Order: sequence, then structure tokens, then C-alpha cells
Amino acid sequence: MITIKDIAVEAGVSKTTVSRVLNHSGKVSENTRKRVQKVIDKYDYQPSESARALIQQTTKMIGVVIPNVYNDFYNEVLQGITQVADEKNMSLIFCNTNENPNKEEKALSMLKGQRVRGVIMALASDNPDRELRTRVEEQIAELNAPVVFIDRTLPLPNDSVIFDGFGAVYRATEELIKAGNKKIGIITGDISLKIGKDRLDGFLQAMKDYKLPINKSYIYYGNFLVDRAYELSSKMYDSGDYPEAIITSNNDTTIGFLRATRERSIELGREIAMIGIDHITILDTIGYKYSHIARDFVGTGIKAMQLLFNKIEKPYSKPKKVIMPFTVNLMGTEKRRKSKMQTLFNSKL
Amino acid sequence: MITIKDIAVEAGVSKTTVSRVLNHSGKVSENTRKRVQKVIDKYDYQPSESARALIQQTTKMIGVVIPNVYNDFYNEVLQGITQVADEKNMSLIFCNTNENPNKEEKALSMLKGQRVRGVIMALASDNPDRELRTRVEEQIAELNAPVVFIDRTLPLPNDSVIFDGFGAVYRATEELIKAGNKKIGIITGDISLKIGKDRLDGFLQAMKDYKLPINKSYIYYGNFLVDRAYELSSKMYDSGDYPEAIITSNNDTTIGFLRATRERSIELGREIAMIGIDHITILDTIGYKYSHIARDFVGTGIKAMQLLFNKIEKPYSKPKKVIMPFTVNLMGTEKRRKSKMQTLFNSKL
DNA sequence: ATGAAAGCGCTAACAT
DNA sequence: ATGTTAGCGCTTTCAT
Repeated sequence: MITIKDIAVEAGVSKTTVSRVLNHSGKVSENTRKRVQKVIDKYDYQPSESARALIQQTTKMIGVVIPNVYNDFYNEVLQGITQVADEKNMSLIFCNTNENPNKEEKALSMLKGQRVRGVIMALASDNPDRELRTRVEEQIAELNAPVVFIDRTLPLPNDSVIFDGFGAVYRATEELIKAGNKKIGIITGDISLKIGKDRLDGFLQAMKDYKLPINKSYIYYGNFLVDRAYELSSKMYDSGDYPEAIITSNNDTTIGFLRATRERSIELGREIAMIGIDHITILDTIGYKYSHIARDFVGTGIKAMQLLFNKIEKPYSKPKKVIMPFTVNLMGTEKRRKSKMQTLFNSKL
Repeated sequence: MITIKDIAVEAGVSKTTVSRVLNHSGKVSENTRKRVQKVIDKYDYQPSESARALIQQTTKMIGVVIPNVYNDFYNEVLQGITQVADEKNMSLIFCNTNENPNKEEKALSMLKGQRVRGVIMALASDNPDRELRTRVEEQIAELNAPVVFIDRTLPLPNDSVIFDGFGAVYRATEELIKAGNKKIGIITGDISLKIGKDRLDGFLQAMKDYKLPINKSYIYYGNFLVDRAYELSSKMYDSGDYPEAIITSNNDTTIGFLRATRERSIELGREIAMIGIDHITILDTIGYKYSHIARDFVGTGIKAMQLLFNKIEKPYSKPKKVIMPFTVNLMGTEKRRKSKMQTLFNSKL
């Protein structure tokens, strides 16, 4: 591999001068600058970032830790992250933890070894082991770089970009009530997580505020994943006793629910009303619409990066907790139409 | 940040000894090993990869260049890539080119600066500019690391993992013919790309082999993207003259086609037959099934990494071109049922 | 305006 | 079994 010395020799200058040309720093006569640049271009010379990192005691790398590449949420967040990284000329080290706390731990060690400037992190969902969680907290403290949490947080004074799950589900419940539904249920996320509990609480609070009875058997305890939501929905339908309206707690929950619903040829917006948390782009595109609360996934990634760079520049600034706004998109499935009319969801298997 | 020297001092040994403990190399007495390890653990010390890279003249980083994070294909490929990277203890530098050749160029420069060991690359689709393409070829040559192409290739002697688009579409056409369709059309990909041309050719060849007439107006020239496929499908339907059966050239093309089809409440598998290239997981999960040719996305990423590591270990091995197998999944939409029976696709808007 | 020299954190060759 | 030393490719004083 060609080095700065090779360039220097060929251009007939010192390494220092080449460095100055590379970094547009110090004084270089226009003449030598041109001569040096010509040699750089000739070999398409790129200085070693490792060597730079070593002498400058800092890198141009940001770590990105994500639990799952199949979920649109993280992909779109990643889109936002790459946008900002491009602008800032930063490289991203990508880690997929597959929702596995051990991989999360490995990822953080690796990122520490790489001396990343900062980390954007969406925690693995299942941190059942109190000890493992403490371990992650330790690692974050020892990383020597700011960490911004996305979606899921830890009780640490870090920046974070989160979603008002309570407010969103409260609002979803309200909309269902306004649309005339009284018997309302919810497929929850993992309620051992704050983001799961919050959403359930939003539902309970709205029901209370509107003085509607809560039927405990209409609360289906899920885990934010497709399979569990599918199972719960299937049992719900097969029991014969199901609510007039249901709330699904995130995109994967919605998918599991839709699967069970379609399998039984149950018509959304007629036989059962529904509002889901999260927008599912592809379903929307093909015209498979359902009422939902949407949050800005790409924007979440952008915001997280902004917080991160702010923290990198001002390490002692007060931690910020950004709550991303949501929008309500009513597409009709929040109601139950009386007549058997044409809908988007009559899927007679 | 704590360094090897700090560890050495605290453990009362030389840096060399610490290095030996870190790398399980050379001879260290059990006693000192323990003492040193204790200090390492105490500080959760991670050696600087930059410093290592510098002295060892090699990194543990693999570059991943992908044109689009919204497409399931790339996300699942990424899943495969991360799996292998984990096993091999390699880090991934992730670059999203957004189908933009300029970003592609920037990404390759950056990866060169990072001295990556190798690169997995899915080229940006639109390389209209002959000069830009030459530029990318130059950069690949100057990268000093093997590059494995995914899906799209360049006329270079590189390893690649590709898809038998010709065979897949040939097979799709055959299935449509066997199902009784005669007037068959196709929404193509970008036929200025080999992967686009191949798929069209597979269609033409099958039609020819089965001695069916090709109606040129049933060939819809797309670009592998949703919007264009939607436009083309819309015009196709609105013209009143559309084929009995249609082939969509990739997942995004399928999405655009489905959108137009659903908007018009046209029933797939009754009013029009269809086979799509690529499996769309989420549609399948919710029970929105259509006949398709599936390729193994995750496996593509795994295979690419295997080729890459093989090349890293044996730099002068002969370039391999792996053609991923495909499977045919007939779900019913390859036929046109005579009666208005219940199907998965009656979407009466 | 240019260069010489030191040094970043590590590893490896060479003592001892 | 352990340590000393040199040096990887850069940037940054400090001279000139």
C-alpha cells in the first residue's frame, strides 16, 4: 500500500508538506501544492485512517447497534443515520445484535476497540438478566464516547430519541372510542420493558378517562413480535369472544394480527375495528391500508445523529430526551361499518 | 483512554508481556498472566484497533456497500453478512449509496482510507455515465482488497454472487404457459443493466421455445422501482388491452404492480395471472400470497462473505461466480380461474 | 514556505 | 519467561 512517504519522495518534498496538502493546513506554495496534488491523484492516494486515528487520538467512526434488520423501523432509522453520517463525513460501524444481549456486549467491546466517536444504539429487547443489563451499563460508561439511545432506553443520563407510546396509544384508544367502539382490546408489547408498559398504560388511562369498562380478557400480552401477536390474535378469534376494536402495539404486532385476521377472513373495519401503532410502508403502498399512528422512522435516525454530534462537540451538555411526534392516520378501520360494504380487507381465504 | 502502557505499569510488567497476554502469544507464566489479566479486566481494557492495524498492516474491517436500505433484498443480505462477520470477528463498515454513483465513489475512497480487508458491494443501479463506471472500476482496482459483487456485476474478474435471472424468468414464463396463459407480458427491470436484460431475455426465449407470439405492447419497460412499475401497470390496465398473465421482474416491481392492480379492484388469479420474481416476506406473512420465484436473500449475503474470506485467505485463487439457486412457489395466481371464486386478492376498493 | 524529529499505541524481532 | 527496541503511517511542534 502506498504511503505518505512514497508521495513525498515522488513529489520531491517532505512528508510534512504532503500532510499539509492533504489537510489544507499550514502554508504551502501554490506551486508545490499542485505538484504534490498531482502525485496524490496519480496514485489515488488515501491516507491511512488508522495512522491518523493514532496520532490524532480520535477517529471518524460512529457505531450503530441495532437488534434486528428485518424490522422496517430500524432500516429507516438507518437511512436517517447514513444521511447525517454522509454530511459529516463519518463512517459507520454496523452491528446487528439479533436481539441477543451477548452480541450486544460483544458489539460494545468491539466499538470500544475501534475507538468510535459515538454510538447510536437500540437496545436488545430481552434483557431479562439483571446482571447482563448492568454489564451493558458498565460498558457504556467505559466506552469513552457518547451513546444515544433509540426507542428503548436505560436508566442512564444519556441522550435519547424516543416515542410517546403512552400518548400514541391513548390517542388510538380515543379514536376508537370516538368511532363508536366500546369493547376495546389491545395486543401489548413486552410490558417488562418501559416502551411496552407505557403503551398499555396509555390504553388503560384512555379507557378510564372515557369511563369505559376494561375487560381484562381483552388485554393480550404480547412481546412486540409477529409470532406472538399471531398466536394471541388466533386464540382471541377462536375463543369466539373478541372485542369490537383492537389496538396493536407496533408494526410487528400489527403484522401478526393481520395474519390471523386474514386467515379467518375477518373483515377489518366491519367485523372488527383496529388501529395499529406504526406505519407499514409496503402495505400502504400496495393499498392495503389500516388506521394507524405513524412516527417518523427516518427522522428518528436523523435526530439521534444530531444529538450525538451535539454531544460530541459539547461533551458536558445536558442530556436531551427527544420525543418524536406522531401523526394519526385514520383510514377507515377504526370504525365498524354496519353493512357488508366493500373494504380493503375482505380477504376470503 | 487507557493504554497498554498503563496496564503494563499497573501490573508491573512490560508492554510486551501485556501484548502477549492479550494475544495469547509467546510464553507467559501462569502467574503473571493472571496478574496482567486482572488489571485488564479491572479497566475493561480494549487495545486500540488503530494501533494494531498500523503495526500489523491489516485491519479487521469489511466494507459493505449497498444502494438502498428500503429493499428487503439488501436487508436480508445484510443479515447474512452480519452473521458471518460475527463468526469471523470482523467489523462491518456500512455504506448506503442511495443508488447514487457519487456516493458510491465516496464510499470506496473512504473504505480505502480505512484499509478494509475486503468489500461486499451491490452496485448502484444507475451508472449511466460511462466515465463514472470506469472510475468505480479504477477504485476497485486500487482498493488493494478483494471485492465481491452481489446481484449486479461489472466486467471485472471479481467474485460475485448472482441470480439466474434468465432462468428464473424463463421458468416463470413456462409456469404461466403451463397454467394455460397465452397472452403473456412482462414488466421489465432496467434493461440497460445486465440483470434487467437477462430477465427480459428469459421471457423472450421461453415464449419462443413454446412458440407463442410476443406482443410487443405487452412488454413494459421498467426500472426495477416501485413508482415506474406502478405507472406502467396503471397505463396497462387503463388502456383496456392487457395480457392474460404478467411477470414482474423483482420485488419492487411487484409492489408497484400490486398497487395498480388493487386500486382497480382487479382480481389476481382470476382477471389476470401473475408470477413475480422475489419473495416479499411481509406479504407472505399476512397471507397475501402470490406465485413467485424466490431466491435466498440471507444466503446470498452468507455466500458473498464466504467468497470474500476465501479470497482474503487465498488472494490468487480463481474468481468464482456463484449463481444462487431459486425456488418456484406457485400460490395460485399463475392461473386465471374462470369462476368468480374466493381468492386472496379481491380488493374491491 | 519547507523540513526534521518526535510520538501516538501497539506488535514483533531480538536480546537476556 | 520477560524486557528492550524499533517501527508501522501519519500529524504536529519547532526550527530554519
